[in-house]
Amino acid sequence: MIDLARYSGKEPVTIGSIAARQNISERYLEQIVALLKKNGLVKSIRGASGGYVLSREMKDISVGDILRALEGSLEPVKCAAFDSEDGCMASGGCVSKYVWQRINESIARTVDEMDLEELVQESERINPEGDYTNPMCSS
Amino acid sequence: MIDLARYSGKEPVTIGSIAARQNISERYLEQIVALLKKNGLVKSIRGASGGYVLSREMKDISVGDILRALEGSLEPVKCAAFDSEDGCMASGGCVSKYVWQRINESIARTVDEMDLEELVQESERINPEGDYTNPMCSS
DNA sequence: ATAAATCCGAGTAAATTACTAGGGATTAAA
DNA sequence: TTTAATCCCTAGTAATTTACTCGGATTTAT
Repeated sequence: MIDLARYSGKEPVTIGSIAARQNISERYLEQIVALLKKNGLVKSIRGASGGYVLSREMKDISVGDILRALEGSLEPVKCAAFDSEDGCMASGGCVSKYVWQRINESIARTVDEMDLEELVQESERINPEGDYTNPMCSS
Repeated sequence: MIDLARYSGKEPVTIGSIAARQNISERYLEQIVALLKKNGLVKSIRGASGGYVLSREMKDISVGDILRALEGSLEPVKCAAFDSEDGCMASGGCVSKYVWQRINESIARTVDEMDLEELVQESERINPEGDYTNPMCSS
């Protein structure tokens, strides 16, 4: 999404060019972008000289939107003690649910208050070229 | 830990009794309790009529303490783009690190401000018996 | 027409998780 | 001295998830 935001200024960006810059296989990237599209974060233009563009402005796409599109629900656990055969196996009552709900809420709050614009700015600061580098975790 | 807190009033609690109440195998519970002990959350009393007790008061044991003891570091990702052979594979700079750090911080804050006393109260409210039940996620 | 693209669905190798299980050694109350 | 308990360390395993690979169908600018 950062690559797309940085490179889809006038022309749509192709899977091939992102793959080359980011050192990811085209085939895999295809699947990732499909999820982003299905969730309305990018628009596609088919046929020759087609590609992808963001479907909204950078600042209107939250990190939460992106993560939920790619990872599904962000809840690390849906129902902690659930077994498909026996139903809820809760022992201490659903206390684990109580814990997980709080964790989920705090993750959601965090990722929803970060937006793509912020990531692009951070990326431009750290890596002005925007392509694949191997800085050995310098930052 | 909730079971231990609720039952280790006067006598130490044995693996066997927790296992029975919570419907967990003794062998597996042994491994879990070993981690809790290694991390200083419980004390053991060896020999016949021995068992385990909390090593601190309930309110001085945070959920974060427990989760870190059992799960290791709570960071869902250590270094997002790290490959043992090639080192850091970061493309957009370490922007993912920037995101993960914020998520990690918010998880840590959440679990560190919940304590065992709170969980015990919640558990007593939901499940006064404190043993294994199957309420089909009523709560 | 052809080439450059997106689209779609199946398959797979490696890692992780949540356990089970073995085979004891040590400690201490009764 | 018996017995009930913790300790300890290892190994295995079935199910799930994850991060990918692959073959081929469809669309469209030139």
